[in-house]
Amino acid sequence: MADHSQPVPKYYKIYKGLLEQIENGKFKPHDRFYSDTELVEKYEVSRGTIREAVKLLIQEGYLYREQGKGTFVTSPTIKQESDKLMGFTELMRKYKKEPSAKVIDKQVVAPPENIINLMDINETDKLVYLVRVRYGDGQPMIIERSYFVYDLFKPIYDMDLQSNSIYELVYEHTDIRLGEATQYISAVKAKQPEINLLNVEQGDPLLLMTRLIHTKDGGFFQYSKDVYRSDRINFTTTTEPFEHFHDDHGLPLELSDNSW
Amino acid sequence: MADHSQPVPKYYKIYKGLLEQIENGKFKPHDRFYSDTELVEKYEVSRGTIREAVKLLIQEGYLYREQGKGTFVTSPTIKQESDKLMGFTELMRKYKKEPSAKVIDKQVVAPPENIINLMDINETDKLVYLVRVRYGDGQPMIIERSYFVYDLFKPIYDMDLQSNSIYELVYEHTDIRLGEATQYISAVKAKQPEINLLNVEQGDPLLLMTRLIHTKDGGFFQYSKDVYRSDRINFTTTTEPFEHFHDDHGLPLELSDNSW
DNA sequence: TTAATCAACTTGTATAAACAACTAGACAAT
DNA sequence: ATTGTCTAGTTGTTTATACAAGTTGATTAA
Repeated sequence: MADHSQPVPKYYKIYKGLLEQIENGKFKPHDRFYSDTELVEKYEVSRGTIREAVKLLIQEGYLYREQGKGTFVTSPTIKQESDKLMGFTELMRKYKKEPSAKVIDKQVVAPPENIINLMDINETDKLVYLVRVRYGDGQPMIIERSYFVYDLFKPIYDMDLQSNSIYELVYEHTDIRLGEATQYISAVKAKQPEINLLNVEQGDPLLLMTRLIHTKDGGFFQYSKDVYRSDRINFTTTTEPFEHFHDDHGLPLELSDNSW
Repeated sequence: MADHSQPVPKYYKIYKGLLEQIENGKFKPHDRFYSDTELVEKYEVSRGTIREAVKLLIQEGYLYREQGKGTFVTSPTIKQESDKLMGFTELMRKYKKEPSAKVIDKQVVAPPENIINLMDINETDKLVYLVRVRYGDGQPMIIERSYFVYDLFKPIYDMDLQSNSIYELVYEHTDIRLGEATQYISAVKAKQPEINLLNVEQGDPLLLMTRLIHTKDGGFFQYSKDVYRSDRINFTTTTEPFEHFHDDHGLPLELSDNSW
């Protein structure tokens, strides 16, 4: 892999510095934050750079601005991970549990019928079929049953998939960059092999998450069916139903029939 | 209410103009988009203004940039509704089923212990307890068990809650504007009263969605536990896992351990 | 042919300056 | 007491300029 290291821009350093202050609890919920001018003087940069840094904090839900009034700190209860489903390691870290994994099955296979359609590949293309159980502090949490596009998975096929995140390996050892993931969540009854692998009772309710993961250039990377112990892991999402970027520039305001 | 109309900024007009071109199918998936310079000349504004407009299109998933290369149009199949869970009416519309609802219970109650903590209200405050079953083409889909803050719900208390969306009613008949919703998804076994109301078998797996809905000013509006027939409704989300604003600035790269 | 270099493009970051829009408080006039 | 006005401070938008960093293709040198 090439160098890839870029100089860290100023606005990003400033963002990190301000973020640390916020996360250390320096501000109470609706406290006044620094004004642009104050930050310009403190960091000795131009206002544009300051606004770039503050914009990041706003996008991540730490701050909000009110014209004429100032910049303020959000209520800390509502924020963070505002749109993405939490990842496994992230989840484990949050609850201070040690993540690990165990490979149950790994082989190169021909694509099953349903996946040919889903992933828009040829019958002659090869896939990697990988089954892993993921643990938090030794307790089984998730069974991952995945199909990867062989050509993309090849470089890491023989690496240590027990202790490493697949995505970490992909990022470090290939040029592949992952893109969007489409996810479906439903509920299923536990049966074999989940009963043994997850150590649950027959018929216990489990969460089934079906995922289709793309590469950044729009191709396919992975199709996966993951079964979660719903007594140990829930999904969390936060959404902002009526608050798109520019609702108040005189446009129709699409929002009325939202009913979740 | 005062005038409140702001002059529409240039970058917003430009954004609208470009968006229209994209949505009209002027570009194929990975087509080259206009360069900053081209747009500067076309619209006769500064580059900063152009970048502001293009940034909006990027944030909404229509475009992506690659340093040194150019700006490109995203694949149209993956985008839109990228982050929010689909609402019931939206869902029904999508599958061309007729949405309806039936009120099972409606009363003014004192706040239960657990909700006092969750919603940060006083013991003396009143809540509205509302239970509804929601149908698609006459088939039961969801049981909604909700607590609303009485003061906010009051204006629509006696209205027709069978055929209308609560949120629609709130939007039309009050000044309340809703804000963020935090949602937890887990799986449960069907028991009474779900068996009767949703017409399922004992022990069938159901999706349980717990929601806490805020008003735009940060107060609380609703706490709700919704049970979904998982054979009829799944949740769908789309996320962009590795594409935070600034992933490649040499930092620890928070993304690595993403493992969904 | 192959490799290295260069030139012309692209996007990314940063500066300095100015004005518009809005808010809150002080003050004066009614 | 209420109203209006002014002022200082805030965020919002826009301009013009400059250079850094990365890509691409053409040209040149080996």
